Amino acid sequence: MNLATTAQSGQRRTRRLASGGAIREAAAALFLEKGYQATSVDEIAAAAKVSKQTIYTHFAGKEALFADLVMANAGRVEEFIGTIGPTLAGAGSLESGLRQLARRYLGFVARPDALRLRRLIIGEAGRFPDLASEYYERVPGRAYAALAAAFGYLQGGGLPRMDDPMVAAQHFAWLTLGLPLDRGMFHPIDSAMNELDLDRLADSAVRVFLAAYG
Amino acid sequence: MNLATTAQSGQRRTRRLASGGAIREAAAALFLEKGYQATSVDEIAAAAKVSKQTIYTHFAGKEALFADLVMANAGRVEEFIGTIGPTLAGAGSLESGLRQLARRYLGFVARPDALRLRRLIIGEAGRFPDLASEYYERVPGRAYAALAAAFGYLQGGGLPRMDDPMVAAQHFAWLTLGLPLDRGMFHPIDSAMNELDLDRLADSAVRVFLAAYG
Amino acid sequence: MNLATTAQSGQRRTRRLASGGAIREAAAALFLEKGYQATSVDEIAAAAKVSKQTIYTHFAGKEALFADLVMANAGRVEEFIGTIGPTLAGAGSLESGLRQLARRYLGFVARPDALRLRRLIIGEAGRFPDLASEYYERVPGRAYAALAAAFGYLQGGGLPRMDDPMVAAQHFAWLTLGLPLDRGMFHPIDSAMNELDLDRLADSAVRVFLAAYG
Amino acid sequence: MNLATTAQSGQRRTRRLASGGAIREAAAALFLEKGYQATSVDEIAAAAKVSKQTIYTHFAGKEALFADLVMANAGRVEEFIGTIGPTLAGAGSLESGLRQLARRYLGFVARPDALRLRRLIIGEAGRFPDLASEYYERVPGRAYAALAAAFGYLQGGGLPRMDDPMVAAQHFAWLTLGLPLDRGMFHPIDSAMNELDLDRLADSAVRVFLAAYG
DNA sequence: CATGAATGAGAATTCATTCAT
DNA sequence: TATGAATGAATTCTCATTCAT
Repeated sequence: MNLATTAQSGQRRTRRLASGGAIREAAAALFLEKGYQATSVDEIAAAAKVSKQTIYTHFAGKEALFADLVMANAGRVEEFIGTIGPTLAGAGSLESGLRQLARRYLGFVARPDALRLRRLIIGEAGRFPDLASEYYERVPGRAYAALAAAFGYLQGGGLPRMDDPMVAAQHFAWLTLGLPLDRGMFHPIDSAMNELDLDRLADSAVRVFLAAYG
Repeated sequence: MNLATTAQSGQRRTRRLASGGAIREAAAALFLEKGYQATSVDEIAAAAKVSKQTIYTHFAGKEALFADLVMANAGRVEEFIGTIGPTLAGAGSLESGLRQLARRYLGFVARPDALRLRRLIIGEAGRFPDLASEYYERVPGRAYAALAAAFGYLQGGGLPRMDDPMVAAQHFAWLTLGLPLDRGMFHPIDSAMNELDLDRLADSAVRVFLAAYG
Repeated sequence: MNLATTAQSGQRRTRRLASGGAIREAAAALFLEKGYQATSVDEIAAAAKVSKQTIYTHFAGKEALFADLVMANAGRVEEFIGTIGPTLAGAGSLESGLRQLARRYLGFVARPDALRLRRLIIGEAGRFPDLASEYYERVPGRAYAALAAAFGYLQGGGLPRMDDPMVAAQHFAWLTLGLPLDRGMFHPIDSAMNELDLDRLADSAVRVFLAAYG
Repeated sequence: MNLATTAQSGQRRTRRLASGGAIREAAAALFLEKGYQATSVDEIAAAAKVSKQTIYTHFAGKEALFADLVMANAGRVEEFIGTIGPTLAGAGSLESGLRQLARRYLGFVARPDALRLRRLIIGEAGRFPDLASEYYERVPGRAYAALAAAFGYLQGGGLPRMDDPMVAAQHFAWLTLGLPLDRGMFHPIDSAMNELDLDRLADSAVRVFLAAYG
């Protein structure tokens, strides 16, 4: 919370400057590639082609740089959330809508960079507990809530009444994401993930979901 | 793979020595509490009440100490796997058997130490990719396989024929574990987990699973 | 000498500007509070509410700022020197005149800010040897000389002939100031000084001085 | 055991034991020469011919090194205190005893290294207030107390009854030390001090002291 | 005249590891 | 086997100062 706030104000203050962006990009790339602790401020400065001190004029420190990366990426969940309604509304059938939705969800969550970021945050959750839980609320938490809202909306129009749409949303999420997320956390090399057939995962998740809830 | 092998042989070599055990315990406690990088060999030596060099006599280095912790804990999955068959066989009904099974699964996976270890391995997966994937195969992978075997066995005796028992096992696993595992990764402070009602999680997971597969 | 000259010309050049004064005040307050090395130009800029570069427009650098503080305070010795003659002349007796003088001397030298400045100059004497010796000549040196002149003047009118009025002046000075100056140098927290009873110090110094010289 | 081995082990052993002392000596020399802040740990390591980390195994840090220097030198005041009684007792007359005492006092306090240490402590009193006041109590404070005790002892045997021997001791101290201490604080280059004739200072201090108290 | 951005050198401290005993 | 001493490289971060605007 603290760090997140710090990072955001720093972000706003300097967003216009080229070097601020270069630092952010360099830091993001290195953190995602090598991890937080294994990345030194010197490396970030070298990659961003600025001096070390310039980093410290733009950001409060290495921690703020990390918080900045996390919070900047947290915003991207909107890209997925925004498509939930249209995807379901625009599909020919409930089943096909859910399938598309599951596929998009997988596409958002199982992206190599998203998995790397997830590993990064989990790995540093001990050091940045507030940042980690804020990220949880902002990203997976918001996605569950948006799904639950959509499911609530669909009741009567295809989906039966649900006691707790949030539970249904989480079941949908985990039927869909469980395997790639689980594997992804333990397989830092992307090729290991590419072997997964995301379409089949989406299909079987929707089949089970509809069999239970449909 | 490499590290795991190294660690195991080191373990065997010195298993009988008291100081080896003290080092192992101290390292495990510190790694789980503070993380791998944040724990120094000095701290481990101090906690184990041995000199630093003694650590290097027993273990190849800090990495070996970490691999030792991971692999030692990997073995504990057998405790859960071994109860799958008896739990299902000894229950009055399929539903009650699955419910007990889900509860045990949750109890094994959502233990504070298990969550900590999981965060630890995920966070260091970039540094120890082989160790992380070996852990994945040995722990979650073996659990899925054991569940799939049990489900295959049950076909005809309660469960219908399944195209792919492994997929069913994973669905069962993720319906059950999804939420606490997801939350647990981002909430390093245990109290955040204690609020979850594991019994209700097990119940609703089994309800969905049986509605879909039963 | 060098620095002092630099500072003075810089002072004259910008005396009319408001920001120059704000910078000077901020620097003085911070130097006296935290010391020379522990005060950063950034802090001075922040306290003066100007940009760092503005400081460099007004002053040659941090050293000049320090020299400016020292030399500006050196001038304040005139406040004391100017009262020596009137104090002695206006008193009812030699003894009461010397007592008032001693009291004023203490009041001037044992002021918290004067002690702080003294510590500051002594602490940086290795870095600014010329500044320190110039300060010595301008402040304690001038005070001794003015006292010696006054004592010479008094010969025959209460004080007997003295071989060396300068030695008498220094004896008077150190009988009076010795203890608070010595303690003050080693006790940066003012409260430690407040316990001293300056009136009693003045009384006993004058008693000894007159017993020896009167 | 042959001679070569013995020599080698002896050499190593002394080298190891010496490192603590070498660090201490190097730090003392550099602190006294350049000041606390201007001396880097790197320089100390280089001067002591040890690695930087070795310093940190022997001392908690730069501050501890400074405190060590101060406290080690504080002990040297005993050399002076121990001679007070013998000096006064062994002299032919009170006047000659006090003159020798004043000369010794000056010799102890106005030593170049003692003046440097004094400047050092005063300059860092803001950063190390406790160290500075402890030094004050242990060194000047103990000297005053010892002088007061000696003066109290002399009452009736040359010195008349004194209301407060401590005040007399401080007067004696400051009549003697005032000038060189004052000048010494502002003149870091020793040559400036050498011009002072310590014998004449002692003589005139004792003359005034005896005229007032004798 | 004033500013925000940028710099390069250098600060103290910690690290995993090895050596001689 | 176990140890205390020692190491060299790397860490984050701060500093006084200057430049382009």
